[in-house]
Amino acid sequence: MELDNRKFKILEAVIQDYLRTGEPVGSRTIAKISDLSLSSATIRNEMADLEEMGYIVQPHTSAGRVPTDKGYRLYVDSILAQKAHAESQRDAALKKREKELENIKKEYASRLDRMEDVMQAVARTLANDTNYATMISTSSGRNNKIKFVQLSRVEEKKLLVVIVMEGNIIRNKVFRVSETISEKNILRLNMMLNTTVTGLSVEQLEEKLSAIEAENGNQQMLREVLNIIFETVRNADDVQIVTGGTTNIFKYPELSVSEIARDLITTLEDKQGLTSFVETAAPDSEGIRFYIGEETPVKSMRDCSVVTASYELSDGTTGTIGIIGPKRMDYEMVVETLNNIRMRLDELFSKN
Amino acid sequence: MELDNRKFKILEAVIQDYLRTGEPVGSRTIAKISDLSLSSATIRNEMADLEEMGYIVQPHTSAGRVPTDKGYRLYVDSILAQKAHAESQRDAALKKREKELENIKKEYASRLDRMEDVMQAVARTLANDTNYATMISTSSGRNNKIKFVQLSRVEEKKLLVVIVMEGNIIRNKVFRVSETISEKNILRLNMMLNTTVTGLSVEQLEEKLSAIEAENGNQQMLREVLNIIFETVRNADDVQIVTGGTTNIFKYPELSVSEIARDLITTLEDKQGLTSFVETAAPDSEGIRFYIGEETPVKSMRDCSVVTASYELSDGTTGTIGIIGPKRMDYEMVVETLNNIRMRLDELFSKN
DNA sequence: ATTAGCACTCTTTTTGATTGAGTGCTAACA
DNA sequence: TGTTAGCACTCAATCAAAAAGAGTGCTAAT
Repeated sequence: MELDNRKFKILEAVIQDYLRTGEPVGSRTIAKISDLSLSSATIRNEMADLEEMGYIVQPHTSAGRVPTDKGYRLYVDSILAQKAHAESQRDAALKKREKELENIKKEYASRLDRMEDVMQAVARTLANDTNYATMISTSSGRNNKIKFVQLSRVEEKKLLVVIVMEGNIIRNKVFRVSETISEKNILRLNMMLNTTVTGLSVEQLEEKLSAIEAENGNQQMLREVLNIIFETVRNADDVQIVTGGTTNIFKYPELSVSEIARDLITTLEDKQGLTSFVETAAPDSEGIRFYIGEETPVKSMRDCSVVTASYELSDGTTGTIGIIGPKRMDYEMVVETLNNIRMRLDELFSKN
Repeated sequence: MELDNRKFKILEAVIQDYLRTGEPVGSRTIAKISDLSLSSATIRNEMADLEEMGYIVQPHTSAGRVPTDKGYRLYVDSILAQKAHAESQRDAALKKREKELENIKKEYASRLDRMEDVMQAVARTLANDTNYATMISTSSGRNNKIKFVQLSRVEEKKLLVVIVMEGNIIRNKVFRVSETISEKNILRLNMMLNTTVTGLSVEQLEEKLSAIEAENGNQQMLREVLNIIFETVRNADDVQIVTGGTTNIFKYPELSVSEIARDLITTLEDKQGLTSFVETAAPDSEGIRFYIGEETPVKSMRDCSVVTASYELSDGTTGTIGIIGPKRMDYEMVVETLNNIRMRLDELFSKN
């Protein structure tokens, strides 16, 4: 059977109404709301076909129809195709986004020393605006380079190492050394470090590590320090994930079921499972990916849809922004919001 | 009316059974489980009295009895009194706590550069062991002193300031300055900073701020730097709150009601409202406080009990550990756990 | 090809009856 | 005087049957 234009319009009407209400939608409703001027009976016939084709289902014999994952998928793809050569509505939404960014900037300005806090703020604002749960991951990327290293003594046998990476990501650590070390030696170490280590990425550092040690004899101190630096840099490289608005899921009855909500919030809370959204690089449509229902890699999200966008900041930081909501989420709005956020995020950071 | 020993025993039995089952408990049950060898009829009479006194209520005419906040309160107080001069069971629980600490230590060792992460780990472990939601607040205290300041140049017009406070709390910030600054000047500034600023607390710093500026003429650069330092230090001083195991509340049906759960998780998520537990200093019984039902300062926790303990680490950090659960939580276990954690926490940190 | 009409299905809501847990009270008892 | 057995009573919870309502599929007419 073929999906002609009329069928598609009916499918679209079903989905849109379902997005709004969350209730199964019947033929009479479609007859009324759509501009097809067909009777409910005709619609019924078409709907029977659509069901046969797998785009919609009845929860039970005498209920309206509900879109399947396949149905959503078709709908989402069509939106994307449409977006591709119609750059419409942009202006309408622009002002709103402008304000969003304004808010973020304000929060951001207050404590821009901690990347994580900024992400947190963005995640919250985003959650607030969309009414869905959000996640943002950041990773500085494995090829992020060391820009600057500074060693100082804070106590008799305790040293502080501060490492600045490209993009001004800062890591530091206080650590204990086995023997007292003179100010002069610290100076020497600093010189030495900044000539050998600067400009190296984590991987390069690892490679060079033994070479450097060999070159400088078996200096106990140097080895200790280098190891600490390596550890610290490698940690900085971790993928960090923050979430926002997790309780938004209670706004959708189909997700408020105690068991579903629990699992969902649990995965959002410990963030572990969310990495699967980050791993899969996004080569397709402008980096925006859709996971509808069973398509999500996380089992607690079977009843959800997840939309992710990847971003790359001018400082080399890359990451993923994700929006988690019910399958009947407002895909158009989400895509638009994501696109905007992504574009402006870079702007926001480069300005600093 | 007077609360004689028998009445108290019955009340205790009611509460204990209710803690276990979460269901209203009737006179027959008490007759069976208690060792009073009284008939249900007698128990009934006593229970009528207890109800009159306000310790228990019937949810409806023909249901068993449920403890009131007042009833819980009496019970909790009696446990504490009992604890005071019986140091029993300790050994039994000791091993378990030992292991808890072991776990935390392990997590802790891996990335001890970030206090917040440690707290997070502790909160999670605690939540895991108790099956309740947990919160931990840290604040370095307003009298925490600056130990060490280090300024360095990372780009043409960007400076990095690293501040180490007592207890090796480190803050740093990269900031842009209006004019290029020579290496020599940075050196000078560093000298200057470490002689004037070291040893000051946030409050003292604020006081001295203008004095220092006046003394050094209207050096644009100095003023900028000092302000940044002040801002950064003040931020470091913020109360930080982490939570753990928020989804544990789903383990208790009376809290799983969608509306209650939503409100609860929301407050736990944005942490803002939790500060009220920190503010009220805890002068009484070893610093452990109980908030039963309506007693909690947070309205979303009306159906919960909250138990908090305050702690103070050897490095001056103070804070509050809180456990949030249903009113029928296992108060004895919680008290014990809190006491243990508190004692060991200090040990854990001073060892580092 | 479209539509009106109708029988049919299945969920949801309503209603009423039944059950069962638990109480309060009274009267008997030690 | 304190304790207990017994009984009538209350009320939530459970269940079944009935009614209502939404929506469908099919047939026959347009």
